[in-house]
Amino acid sequence: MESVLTEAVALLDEAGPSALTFRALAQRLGGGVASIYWYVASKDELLDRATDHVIGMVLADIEALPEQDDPIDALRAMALTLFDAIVERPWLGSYFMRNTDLQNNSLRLWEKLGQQSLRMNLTPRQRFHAVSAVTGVVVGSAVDLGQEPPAEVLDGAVSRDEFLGRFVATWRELDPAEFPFVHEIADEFEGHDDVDQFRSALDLTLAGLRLQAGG
Amino acid sequence: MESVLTEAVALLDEAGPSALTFRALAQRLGGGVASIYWYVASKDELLDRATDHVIGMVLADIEALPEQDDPIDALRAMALTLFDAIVERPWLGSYFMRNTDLQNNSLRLWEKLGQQSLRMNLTPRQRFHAVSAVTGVVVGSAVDLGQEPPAEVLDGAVSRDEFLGRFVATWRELDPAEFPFVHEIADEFEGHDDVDQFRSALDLTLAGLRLQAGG
DNA sequence: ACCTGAACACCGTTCAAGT
DNA sequence: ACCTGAACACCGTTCAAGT
Repeated sequence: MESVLTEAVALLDEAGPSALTFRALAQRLGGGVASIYWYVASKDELLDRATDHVIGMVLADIEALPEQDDPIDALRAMALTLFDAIVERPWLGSYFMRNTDLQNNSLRLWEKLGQQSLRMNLTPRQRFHAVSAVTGVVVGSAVDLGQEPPAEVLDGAVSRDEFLGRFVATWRELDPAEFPFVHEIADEFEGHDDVDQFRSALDLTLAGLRLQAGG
Repeated sequence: MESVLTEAVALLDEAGPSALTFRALAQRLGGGVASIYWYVASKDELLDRATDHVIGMVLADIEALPEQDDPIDALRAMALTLFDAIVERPWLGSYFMRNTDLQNNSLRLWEKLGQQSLRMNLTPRQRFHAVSAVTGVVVGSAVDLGQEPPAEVLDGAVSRDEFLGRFVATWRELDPAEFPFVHEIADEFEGHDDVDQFRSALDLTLAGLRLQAGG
């Protein structure tokens, strides 16, 4: 079982979700395709268990984080730890928290976030919504990353900057009167950093949360 | 072409992304599978064009929105309009803004959001991040909806409340000392409203944004 | 310019059978 | 308890050929 999950994660890491097939996995394990069904009832379950397997490591990182006086600072540190893991493994974003029955570590991670909300002056409903908002920011930012980049970028035939540059190039050809915003941020988009973008979105949510909790 | 997209949307609406196959689509159009490739180069392109097709209607709704004095109120109204559309068509969330080259209307919608940021006292980078944050909240909340619910729920054999109730039931069996947050929000989760949840997340982000823009 | 049938190379999943 | 080969019912995509 353990080796099924580690090999599944290895395949996901090496070539993304489309590379994780039962046939490819069976080959790596040196067995037949049907064997995998002894450990796992379906591909969805395989994906959930593989995801939870690595979320277990993220959870350990989060539990190793230094204690924070301020619960909002603690939430920020936890969310950043999670997002860092997703940057390294973009496929995580698509499956995280999909099924808390199978994803025990995801549930525990959610609980850890929630415990910070318990330290704040909020109603139960506000706490529920606050934690949903934080995980929403993570998932929302992660979806961008999860988009499998074209093969040329993975090959290294085309750099990420070049890839972004192509988009910006078509944007710059748009009528500036009709697309003032697109022109305004074209420079920013070129060579933008995903972590920066995430941190900004997170900070906006956390600022709102601090306000709601009364400073 | 037009009918290819409307039938594709119809299939997605009726039974979700897994129901949209070239074979099913060809049958509805009364033709052969290969014909579709005259209009569209791949399934990804079909998905992008189908998505953009309905985003066109959302864009029209957004353009029909009353003018707002406050750009943040305008952002809220636009985001809610978009989210409402995603609630009706959960599959939208997975494909929205995936490829702005093919999704012309998505780009225009992004521009509309961005134009509100131009009315605020922000740097270009802050504007870029603000609009990313808002679409991130939408996408992050939409991913929950996009999860195809089990067939029993779609059939109506099991109500949504019952479905949520099962989750909560397993949660309540967890050790309250180890999972205080899960217990705290169990009641809230039961019968929670997705739109409420989204609106809360959006309001936190917008409150942070208002703070950043200096009131 | 538009459509087709038939094939190709894959998928996830099942099942009777083995050890 | 664990694994297997072989089949089933699908996929997206291609291509030579038709109108």
